[in-house]
Amino acid sequence: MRRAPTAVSHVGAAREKALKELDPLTVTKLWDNPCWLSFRLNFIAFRFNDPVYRWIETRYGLVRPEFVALYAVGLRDGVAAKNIVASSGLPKNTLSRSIQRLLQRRLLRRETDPEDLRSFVLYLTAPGRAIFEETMPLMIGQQTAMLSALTEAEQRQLCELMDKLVIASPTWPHDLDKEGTAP
Amino acid sequence: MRRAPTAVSHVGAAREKALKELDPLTVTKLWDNPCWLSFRLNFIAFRFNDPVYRWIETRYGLVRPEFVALYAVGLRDGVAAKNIVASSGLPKNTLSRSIQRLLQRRLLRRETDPEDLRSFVLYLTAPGRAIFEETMPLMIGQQTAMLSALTEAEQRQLCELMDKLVIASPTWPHDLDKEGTAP
DNA sequence: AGCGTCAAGTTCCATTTGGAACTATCAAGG
DNA sequence: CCTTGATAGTTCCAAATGGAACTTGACGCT
Repeated sequence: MRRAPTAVSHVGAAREKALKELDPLTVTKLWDNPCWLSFRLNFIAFRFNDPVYRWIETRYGLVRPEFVALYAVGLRDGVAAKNIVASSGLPKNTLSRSIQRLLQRRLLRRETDPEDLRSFVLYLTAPGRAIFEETMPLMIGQQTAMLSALTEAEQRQLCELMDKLVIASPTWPHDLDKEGTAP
Repeated sequence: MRRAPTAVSHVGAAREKALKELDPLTVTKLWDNPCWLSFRLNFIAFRFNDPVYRWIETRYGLVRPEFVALYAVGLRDGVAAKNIVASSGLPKNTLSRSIQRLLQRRLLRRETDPEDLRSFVLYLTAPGRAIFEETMPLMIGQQTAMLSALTEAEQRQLCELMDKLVIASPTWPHDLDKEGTAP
């Protein structure tokens, strides 16, 4: 079995702690797994998502797809459901329901798009925005905690490397049967 | 609204393409979002997971938690369900059922652990290992495609930065109500 | 040994999910 | 204008999900 590139690196004492705290299988997945990228991405993302979404659910009674919708509108007033679908990867019926629920709870408001009568333009209400504003510092706090293991320079590096990946993403295979890329 | 550190960087033509291919809300989430880390992680992970799991499901009829279990045992023969639970974040009943199905399909085999009679030790059968071996190059292929936007040196950098994050992960908050870290 | 607490895996069942079909609208071409 | 094909959002319903209770075994402690 091939090893991840840094499997032999010596990062010292913190690594010892990590090896003790983490399940042995997790250690294997992280450091003795040819697909290190996928597993590390999922691992780090999970460590962000899980506490954040649990907190949001207990605090506001919003489940994940609901919060995804609320957060999206918070970032960019006037989006439509289709945008949230495209940007989140969630199925559109799930988001349809989530948006309905947010409308009922008056956290979201919508108007038919005059440009396209099939579509609705979404806005946050004041209480909706309040949740968005309250949640943001919490998420930033978690992000800061996670990044605090890196120096400022390393954080910038990481950001830039992920930037490059994201920019290249339209060329990645969407479908593993064909070799083709985007539609 | 604060911007991600590289929001003003000039990465040239590839960026133009990305901006056109991606939904405007996705662009906002990626480049005009204080929580850039979370969204980029989820974005890149999704671009890996989605094609891979779709292919595996259509090819082998294995749904995600089933493949998670099979892959885990493939990486490390002799693990127990509890390890897969701890390393994947999936609920234990979901994994229990997935393992049952893999046992029925004879992709997995198990023996009671002599060390702990509550627990079972899991192994791949020959057909199970065949799937594992067939799937691996596909996943590596996707990983390679995704990383091909980076130079060798950058790939190593990324790997090391993620390594540092992972090693620091035991110190991150698990629960956002308390400030405490691990149990 | 006997008892209380905890962990591994399973089962139960209400809730959520997501593929597919449906409605209404748009956009292009004859 | 009237097709034809695509798209935004909703609804339907079979299947997956996950919290909680349960079973069985482990590991104290006295």
